[in-house]
Amino acid sequence: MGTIQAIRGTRDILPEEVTYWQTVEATARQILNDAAYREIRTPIFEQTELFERGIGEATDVVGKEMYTFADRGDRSITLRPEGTAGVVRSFVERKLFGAGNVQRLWYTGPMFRYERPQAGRQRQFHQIGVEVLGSGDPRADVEVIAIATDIFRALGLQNLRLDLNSVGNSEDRDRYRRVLIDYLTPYKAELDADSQERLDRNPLRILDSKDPRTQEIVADAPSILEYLGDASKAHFDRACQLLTDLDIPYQLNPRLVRGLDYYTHTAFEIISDDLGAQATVCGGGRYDGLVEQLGGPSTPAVGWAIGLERLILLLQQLHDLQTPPLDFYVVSRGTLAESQALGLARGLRHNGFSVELDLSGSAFGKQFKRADRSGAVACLVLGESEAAAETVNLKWLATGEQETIAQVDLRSMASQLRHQLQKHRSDQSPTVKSSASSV
RNA sequence: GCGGGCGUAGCCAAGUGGUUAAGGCAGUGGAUUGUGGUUCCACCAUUCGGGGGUUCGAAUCCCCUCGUUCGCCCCA
Repeated sequence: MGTIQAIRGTRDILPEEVTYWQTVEATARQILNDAAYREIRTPIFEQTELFERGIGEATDVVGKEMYTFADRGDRSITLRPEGTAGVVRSFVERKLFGAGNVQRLWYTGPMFRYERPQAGRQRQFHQIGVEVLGSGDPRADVEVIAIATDIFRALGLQNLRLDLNSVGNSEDRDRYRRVLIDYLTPYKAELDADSQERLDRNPLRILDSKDPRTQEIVADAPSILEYLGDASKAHFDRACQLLTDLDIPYQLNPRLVRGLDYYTHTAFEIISDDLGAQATVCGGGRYDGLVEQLGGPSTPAVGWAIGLERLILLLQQLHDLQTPPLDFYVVSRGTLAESQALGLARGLRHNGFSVELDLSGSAFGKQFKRADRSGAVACLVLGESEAAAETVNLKWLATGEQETIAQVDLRSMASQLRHQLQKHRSDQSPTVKSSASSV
């Protein structure tokens, strides 16, 4: 094939779909603003070492999924596979930690992981995420979860569930790890191959294996929640209580393990059953050690990321969003009329109307056909006789009524036109869908 | 990285070895030389993702390759 195509695992978001993205972005921005989160924009590539140290050398993301290359100065560069490491790097480098200050940040943008594409998974994908840095209070965990659920609710998504777990601190995990190895070792021969490999290296991961026999074995395994230290347990219990107080339903999932090393204490996922195998739309948790790990002061933190492609997949199942309706379609014929039409369209736009100008130069019949399909409420007609008389014909497309207006009067009629448009729009057939903002 | 399905026009598609590659939607032109949504007519793939092979003959069979899709691993 001679034509150049988009790189595997990437795709174009075409105008029709962009409406969904804009809806999501506007909704999230509003909710985050109202909660005093401020946007941060960090580079989409960083030193490879940032991710190696931040996410963990042993993770799959670092081990086999990073887009890493040497730049012309022979520095090792990596396209960010997630957002938290860059935000924390910025927090440390730019010293955003004031004494006792809590930073509430959010970000959005593309992320890159070299994986085999499948439903809800691409090599370039987009996330929107939040990070609260500087608070170890369980209220921060719950605030962040509440914001995520508010975003989903504002978008009208309902069939979602919140899975919650605590992975404790490193002592808790070490203790539990030993218990788990003791429990699993007698079953070793029965575990799936991957899980056998992981028994020594990363036994917690075995908990969420999809292998049926492994699942049976794991079902009776001791729960990490029973091996949390007093402080970890108090933190988690408080977080659960606060969620209950806010009427945010959740289910404890002691087998929920997250794949990035930095997580501590609260871990959660928001999951949809309408997405196929890649069902997590939002994942996050606490990461109390990461800031220090990356050279900053010891700073507790909690955050999440929403996968926008997955979210939009769900939205598309729910709503039929269409581009905002057009006010006027301008039809013209003849040199003088065409130049007047260009100016008229511009003048109307300056008055706040949306106006599409027909550029085809084809016969009026064809231009009207296009006017019809454009979804415009009204049509402005400028032929040679109108041009000579400096008038314009205003035609209401639903009824076919036409009136002649002097071009000079068009501007002063703006508020009158607005009312008429409103009226005709409500008369129009119900094929005109609500605009994005009404979701 | 591993395993299965698929790949005919902008979109949905019929065709499963015999040659002009159905049909529908969209698009373009016309009936209607300045007035749309209906209708009617015409046009719209030297070619079946790409390359190679088998054959007198390939969209149809074989190989390679690219893409896509569903799953595994893992994650958003």
